[in-house]
Amino acid sequence: MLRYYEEQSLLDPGRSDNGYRWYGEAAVVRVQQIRGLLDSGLTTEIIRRILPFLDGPEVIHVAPACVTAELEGLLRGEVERIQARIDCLSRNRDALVAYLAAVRPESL
Amino acid sequence: MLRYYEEQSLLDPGRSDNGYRWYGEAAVVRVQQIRGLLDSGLTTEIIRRILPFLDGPEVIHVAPACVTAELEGLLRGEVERIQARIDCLSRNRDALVAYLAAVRPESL
DNA sequence: TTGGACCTTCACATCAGTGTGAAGGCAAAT
DNA sequence: ATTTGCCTTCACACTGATGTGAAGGTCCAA
Repeated sequence: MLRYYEEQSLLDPGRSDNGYRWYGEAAVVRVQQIRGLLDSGLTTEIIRRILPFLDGPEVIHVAPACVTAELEGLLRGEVERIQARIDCLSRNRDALVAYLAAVRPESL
Repeated sequence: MLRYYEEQSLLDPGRSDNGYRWYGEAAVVRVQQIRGLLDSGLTTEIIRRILPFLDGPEVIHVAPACVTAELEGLLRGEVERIQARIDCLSRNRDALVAYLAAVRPESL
């Protein structure tokens, strides 16, 4: 799995002299993030594209100057798709908890 | 795709005399729901299991009496997994919009 | 009544993400 | 020095969701 993420340019663990990969603490966090997004329906291709922008505005990995209008559009489009997923999941979660509450009112 | 959903017991379109499938208006809504959930990382197996409980508490498809503790546990577990996805997606959406706002403050 | 446009089933192919196992290198312990 | 264990690469297999295409049935319109 880690090799696959690396092949997909989602990860870039350093190498020791002997050729062994080196995963730092940041890689662990990154892998958790990747797995969460994959499990939420994003593809590695999309993740690769938005990954440089996912660490919050305080840590800007890509110079604002080189953010083309096209890239910005891609980003906004992806935000929309993510929002659509959130809406879908929220709706269905609500239905589920409502059902549970209706069927077993005592256990809140 | 529709045949696959049917094979997975997510859909049960009626048949005309000639054997043709019949998709009503409800099927359209159901397919949208299924596609949304699939796109959000649920599997057909999970969807099949929770589908009878997804239509809100006002339309109860399964008698409360036959909701075993085990089933209830499954449902609650699935709610948790869905919530985890929502959290993950929300986090990353926030990071994305924060980045966009930081890089292009004029376009709100 | 013969096309054409749809439907059926069935069998495969595809793609993404993941797992597995062989063949061999490196390193620390026995 | 040899064993043990983890690492490397490479190749292959698997699963889930989807697409495709053949072989044939049904219906409607020219």
